[in-house]
Amino acid sequence: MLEIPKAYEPQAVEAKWYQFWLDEKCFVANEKSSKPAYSIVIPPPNVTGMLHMGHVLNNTIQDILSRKARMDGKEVLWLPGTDHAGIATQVQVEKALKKEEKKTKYDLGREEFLKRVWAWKEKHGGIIINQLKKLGCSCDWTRERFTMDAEYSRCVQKVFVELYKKGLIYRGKRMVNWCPVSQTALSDEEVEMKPQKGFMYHFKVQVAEDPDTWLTIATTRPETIPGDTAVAVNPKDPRYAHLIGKNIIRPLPIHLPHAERLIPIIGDDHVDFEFGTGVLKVTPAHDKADFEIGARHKLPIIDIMNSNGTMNDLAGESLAGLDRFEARKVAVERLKELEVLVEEKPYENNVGYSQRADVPIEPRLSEQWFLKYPSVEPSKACVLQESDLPGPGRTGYQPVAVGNLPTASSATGEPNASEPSGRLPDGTGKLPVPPGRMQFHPQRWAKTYDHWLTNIQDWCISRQLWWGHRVPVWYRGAEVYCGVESPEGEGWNQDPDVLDTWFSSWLWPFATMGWPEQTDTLKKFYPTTDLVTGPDIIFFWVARMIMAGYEFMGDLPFQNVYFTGIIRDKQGRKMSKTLGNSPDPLDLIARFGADALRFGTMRSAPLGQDVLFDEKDVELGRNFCNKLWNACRFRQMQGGDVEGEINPALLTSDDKWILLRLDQAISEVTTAFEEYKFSDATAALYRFFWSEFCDWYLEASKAVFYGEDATQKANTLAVIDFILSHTLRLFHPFLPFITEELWHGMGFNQDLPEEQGGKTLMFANWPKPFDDDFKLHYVLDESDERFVNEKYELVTLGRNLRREGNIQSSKRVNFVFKPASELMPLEAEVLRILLNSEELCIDPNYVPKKGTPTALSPLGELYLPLEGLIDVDAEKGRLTKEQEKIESEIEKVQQKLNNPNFTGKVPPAVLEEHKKRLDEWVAKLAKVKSALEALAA
RNA sequence: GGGCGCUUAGCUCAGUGGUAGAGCACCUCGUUUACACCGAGAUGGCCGGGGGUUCGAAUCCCUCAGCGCCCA
Repeated sequence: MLEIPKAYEPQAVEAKWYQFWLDEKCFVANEKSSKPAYSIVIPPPNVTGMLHMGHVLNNTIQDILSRKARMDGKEVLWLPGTDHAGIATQVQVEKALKKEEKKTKYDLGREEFLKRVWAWKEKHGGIIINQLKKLGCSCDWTRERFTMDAEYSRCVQKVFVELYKKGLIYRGKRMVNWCPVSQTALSDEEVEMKPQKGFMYHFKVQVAEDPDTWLTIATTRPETIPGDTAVAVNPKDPRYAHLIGKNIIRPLPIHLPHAERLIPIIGDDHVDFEFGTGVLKVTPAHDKADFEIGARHKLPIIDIMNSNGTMNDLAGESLAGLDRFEARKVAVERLKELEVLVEEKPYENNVGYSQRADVPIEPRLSEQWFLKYPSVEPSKACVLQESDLPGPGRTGYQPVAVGNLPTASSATGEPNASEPSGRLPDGTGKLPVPPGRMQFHPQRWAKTYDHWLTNIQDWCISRQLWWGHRVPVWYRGAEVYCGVESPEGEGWNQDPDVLDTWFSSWLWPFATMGWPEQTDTLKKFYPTTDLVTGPDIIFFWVARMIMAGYEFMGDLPFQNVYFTGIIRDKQGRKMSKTLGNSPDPLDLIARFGADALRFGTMRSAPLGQDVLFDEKDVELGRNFCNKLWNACRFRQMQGGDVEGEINPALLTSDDKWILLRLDQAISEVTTAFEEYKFSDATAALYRFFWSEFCDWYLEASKAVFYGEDATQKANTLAVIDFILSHTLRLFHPFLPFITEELWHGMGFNQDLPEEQGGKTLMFANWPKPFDDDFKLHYVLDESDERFVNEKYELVTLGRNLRREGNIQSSKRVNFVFKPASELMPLEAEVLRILLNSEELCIDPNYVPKKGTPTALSPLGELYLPLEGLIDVDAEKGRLTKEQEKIESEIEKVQQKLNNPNFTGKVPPAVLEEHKKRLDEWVAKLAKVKSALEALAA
């Protein structure tokens, strides 16, 4: 670090170190390692996707966990990859095809079209991977997987065949969610309910057997009237019960023979008296509930729609060929012409939308493949619920107290022989998740998960797409063959459908590790340790992975699931392309640096809360990096080599104070990691480094550096080097690039073993809180901490005097200090420098002139003599204000202490604390009073 | 309709029974030899409303209101 630029410039530094880590194979996991395993599988982004802020949040957390685990001495596998995103990718390629060649996929044919998709994947598939590298992600790229890789595809087929043979996969004609745009079935999870403004239409129908009786029916979908095959009423409904068994004349289509328009009035308990008019039109082909009613009453089914959402001939000539929404308008017109439309009122209801195409789905009867979920019970039981967790009066598993855990033997790379790898106390102090159980963070998602599993429905796994894993089933006449290999013999036709993308990604944690072979990787790294994902895919992915884990591996796929929040803009809106409120992370990295983006994001992302993203957060991250940079620059400018040895005899009170603050920061950050509270960790580090180390300690250290004592200087340098080398470690998971640069630049790597920080900070040991021996050796105790706190408080009071006296901070002044007890010369110099006082006169017998601004502290009294500028009234006002505040505090404490209920019931420690507080305030009051008296004299 | 979460300084949020906190913004002062991507200081809060438990409540309980998400 010969020439240090004044401001940190991240671009070149980041590129350099990422390449270094790759060249040195730092991210590559060794499945044969004897170190305890730590593993994460990436939630695979869409292969054709682009990095967005959600990815940044998610992957930064994974990288932080991975890097921390490496520093804890674990063998880390962060396994990356992408998924083939069936619909999304197919739609993208179709669009491009249309735009560039004015062709549809049918023009090309299935085989040729798939060639185009693969070509598209080759062209665009690497983009997001490169973007993750820019972010600093320490994935093992040698193990990158894609859900359409040949080996992965075999896993998918194998799983299908197994489940088919178990009878869990079946084919059936069912009511499914049909997307008329994508022209495929969707699973229930892919349907999003949205409130929709429309109309409730009331129309009347005539009872055929009783022409004077008309029934009024309420519907939001009059275009489906031609598909009605009954009207239903509740048999307990006195208004209509007597009509059950008669028929009504269906008004549409108009031009049908009378006989074909008659449909029965049926009684069904499920009809709600209250809803609409209490008369329900039943359209078994186009409504899930109606389909069930139809099934109960063996009603005919009239499908009046085409797969693309237009009406077919059965809808009648006035509707045929029209789009379903156009048909709705026309149907209303017809009803008006027939003079049967009674009412048309605005109405809002929830309509299911296709998550992909953002159009209302159409309930549609079609032949699809379904999966009856396997291993539901163990999957339910394995996730820790609130009631399983330790807490007052709880009887669940008892955690091992943090202090009782084995000390960090594994941090030195020593495997903990008595425990299965990565499962139990691992030296980080993390509360162990009991074997065979899994914990969600935040906990509350466990309930959502449980609720979904309790009400689980079969999964529609077939999709009418071309891009994806083809259903491994062949037909020949009435014969059906299901197998991984195509069947022998002639005349077989494979099922044209492909499988839901999630049917491949639910195998991700083990299919990426070489399953079904029992590979070393699988043995070493399965089950994985942590999964980091969004709660929006808890059903799509997390729950299904757990079931697949049990079914195919006989064990859960991960021990902890961390659910991130959702990234929103600063107004709280979801980020979306249409709103244009989604910043491009690559642009942010270019402008502020990847470290800045990571730090800013983590700082504003508390566990379990959505993140309101503001570019200011990234700016703050950049400023922080700059601060770190400049603190190191300050150290360099004091000269000298890296100082290893700290001499306890030469430690100043400030040295001891900052060491204790570091100890505190290490504890806080380590605890925050255990609780997955990354924003707490960044807050603690920010406070420690900026407010404590830079603002106080470094400024105080200038008293030493401006002095002449070379031995003392060397010792202070040693303390700074100790603090910085620890700080860089603590920051490394959050700020991998700048910390690595400074680690080498400062020479902290020099005396370390190659594999423990010598080569790269990535493998340096994670700092541990100081033990008693350490504290004893350096004589670190409360007395110095308290003294320094009082010293700094005195400085703040002194700076206050300057402000209140309207003295510009550049103007030289001379403070006078009247110490309560003897003060060492160095302490006086520290006071002088922190007060920015030209000279500091230490005088135990000082008698201030009347009206001299005074700051009162347990350490003594500080005066700011202002020749000729004394404003007695101003000083009086200031002291009076202070007196009032002190008196109100005294009253508050005294009130408590005078209450026998308080003194009688409160714990002794609290009582002591209150008494002490009272004493302190009383002492202060006395000083203020005497100062006021001196003023009056 | 059911479930979950949120409501604390102008903004974004910490704070699980014992003296209300941080960052940002705003205001004042300042280019002092690490940093203006900076430093020093100041202002700012009946902790959503009401009730209860307690010696003591932002914190626990009940209730009401508003906002958000998920599921029907």
